[in-house]
Amino acid sequence: MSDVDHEGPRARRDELLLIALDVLERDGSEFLSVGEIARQAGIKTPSLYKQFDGKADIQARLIDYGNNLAADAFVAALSAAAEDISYRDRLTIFAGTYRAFGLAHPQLYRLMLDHEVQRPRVNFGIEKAASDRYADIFPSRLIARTFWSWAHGLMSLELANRFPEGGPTVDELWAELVETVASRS
Amino acid sequence: MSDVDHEGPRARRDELLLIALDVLERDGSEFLSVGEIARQAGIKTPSLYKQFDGKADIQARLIDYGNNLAADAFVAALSAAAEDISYRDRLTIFAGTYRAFGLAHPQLYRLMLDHEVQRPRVNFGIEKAASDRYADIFPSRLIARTFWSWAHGLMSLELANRFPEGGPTVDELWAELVETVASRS
DNA sequence: GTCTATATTGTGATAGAC
DNA sequence: GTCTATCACAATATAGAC
Repeated sequence: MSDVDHEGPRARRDELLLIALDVLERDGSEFLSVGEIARQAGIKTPSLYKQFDGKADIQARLIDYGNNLAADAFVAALSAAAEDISYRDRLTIFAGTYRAFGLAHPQLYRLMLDHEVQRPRVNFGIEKAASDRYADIFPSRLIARTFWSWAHGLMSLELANRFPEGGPTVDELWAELVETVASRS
Repeated sequence: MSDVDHEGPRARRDELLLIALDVLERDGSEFLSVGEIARQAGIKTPSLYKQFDGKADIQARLIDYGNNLAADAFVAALSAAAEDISYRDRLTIFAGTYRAFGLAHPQLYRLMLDHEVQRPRVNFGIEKAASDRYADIFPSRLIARTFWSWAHGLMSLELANRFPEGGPTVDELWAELVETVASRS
């Protein structure tokens, strides 16, 4: 599903994309450059232009990859659970998966969500999982988007180290999200 | 309070800072450059280095300015209201002020909130208003941070145009935030 | 407070040989 | 798929004159 790790004519491009992801996570999207990706791959800069259309193309493919990765994680986590778990437990799993993804790939998460989107556009990845697939988990779009907004706020503030010492832990803040949404009529 | 528009030895620096803010809002933080600020100010790049320590200094002062601006907006909005308004009305005012600030200065808002923070550090501006000044508005830090996380999530998703057509409007999502927090025990 | 001049480094990108 | 060579340009920053 992630379009990477498949054999085929795109094998080299996928390798390079994973190297680009390493660079992104190490340096941050601000310092992601074609030259640094090439350096890390052990090749020269111009060689990358045979596999990608340029920097914007690399960024777009990283975002696509991240969206696929997140979507896979949601599917895997939910299908690993028992069929008859409660709504609250589903939300707990969903929230935990969301947070785990962000913590595992902080720079990719930022790249995916900070990037402004032009509509109309196909919904994808996190947005799709949290918004369009509301029928699977959430009773309404209002609740789906409420959940997503809140989760995204928690995630980005946590990644930016914005919660001061003292007061509730970040765990408690995520639990509050699940509790509140679960107990909403 | 905003440390700008005061007479004194910093007048020129404040002028240049406001020009930098224009450039930020026009081009986005990704393309904020010392050269472009100078160009817009009608001076040469090196002249800026007499007023600022470099690009990082300019960014830091923009963030400070934005925090002051937001804090002023919260104070003004709340003190303009009657003393005896309800908790819910206070939350409505607070949320409206938060959103209005983000919509009025989208790039500044992003610069202020996306930037990772190293602790320990003095709390300031939005963080202070939404977190440390909880005693003024919020009954607990848990609720203050809940409000802030949720508001920030709504704000950044709205600024990134992340809510697809169909489903609840953004107005309704903000109203849901106020309602939920107001009716929490 | 502004200028000219300069240094240094980096960027994204293309052409064409192997 | 990788290379060398090259381009065009922009970036941050400093020194020192006016």
